[in-house]
Amino acid sequence: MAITKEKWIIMLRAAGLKVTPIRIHILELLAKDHQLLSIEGIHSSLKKGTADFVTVYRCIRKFEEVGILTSVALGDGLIRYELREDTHSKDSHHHHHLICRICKVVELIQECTIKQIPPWLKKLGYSELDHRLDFFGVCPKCQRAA
Amino acid sequence: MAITKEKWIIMLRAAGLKVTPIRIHILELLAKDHQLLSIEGIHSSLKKGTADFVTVYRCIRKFEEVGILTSVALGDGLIRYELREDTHSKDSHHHHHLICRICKVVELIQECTIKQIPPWLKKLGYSELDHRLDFFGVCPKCQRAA
DNA sequence: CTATAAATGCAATTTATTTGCATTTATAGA
DNA sequence: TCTATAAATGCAAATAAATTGCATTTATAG
Repeated sequence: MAITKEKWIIMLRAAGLKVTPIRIHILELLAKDHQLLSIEGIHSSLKKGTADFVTVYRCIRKFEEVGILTSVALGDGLIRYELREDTHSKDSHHHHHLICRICKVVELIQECTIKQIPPWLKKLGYSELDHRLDFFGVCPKCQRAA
Repeated sequence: MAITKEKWIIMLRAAGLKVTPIRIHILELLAKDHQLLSIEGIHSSLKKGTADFVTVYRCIRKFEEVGILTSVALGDGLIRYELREDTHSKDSHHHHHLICRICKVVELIQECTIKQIPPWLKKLGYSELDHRLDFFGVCPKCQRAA
């Protein structure tokens, strides 16, 4: 645990942000099983009274600004957040998702089919390239329920 | 124009929805350049007074429910919508995006590197499979501005 | 043409997000 | 270790976003 905590501290410092208990908690929460969480989900998962709703909003906004987090929409009107893992570096936990359109369950997919930046993409002159690949479908459980 | 309008009518009917002028307008709007639009963007792009805000909300929700639309988060807290194109059928306008993290400009990418459903994905038993692949980066313009 | 279920607009409500400000906390430098 | 200061936090209040109820209109099956 302490070893990963160290990681968050380095990450926050690198982003020019102060290291606070709340921020560490939020990052630990998101790192756990690479969860996708909404603001509401983050707030309620923190131990009761740990952080004000406003503070969660502000932390998330800041994290997203500096690129620690990315956001996803799963089609229920909520924005969810997850830790951003560098897609084109070897030692990251970069992964994809398989998401059930009905129940929103998320399965992690470790295999990445896009190992390198495609040449046609390089030509466009964008920097700090990254990608996100998600599969959507209806999970076996929801198929049976239908 | 009439020829594409026909397409929306078929699409709405297939989804069990009534065909109304507002719905056609919204679909035409989203089809134009395969735009990504927020609720606010959709409402303001419709000719003034064409539709109430509430109606836009209700249409979008319905469209998403029946799978006509999908939603995307670009990291500014807004949810944007686009027409859903079947990824694994030949005659769709399926495409990917290259999105600037700073200014949110969206470039369409016609090439799809994921031509078929990967075998390991098939094994998981999900139906109605689909995928979404987006690249993120900083566009040349924003690089110069930085 | 008519009946009916769905869609729409408007007003009002509820929920989500942001802002202002006083207080606390992290951290760079003495 | 202590201190100054800039950032982070909590609370109250304000603003904005999304939903609901209901009366009215509209699309469509028969």
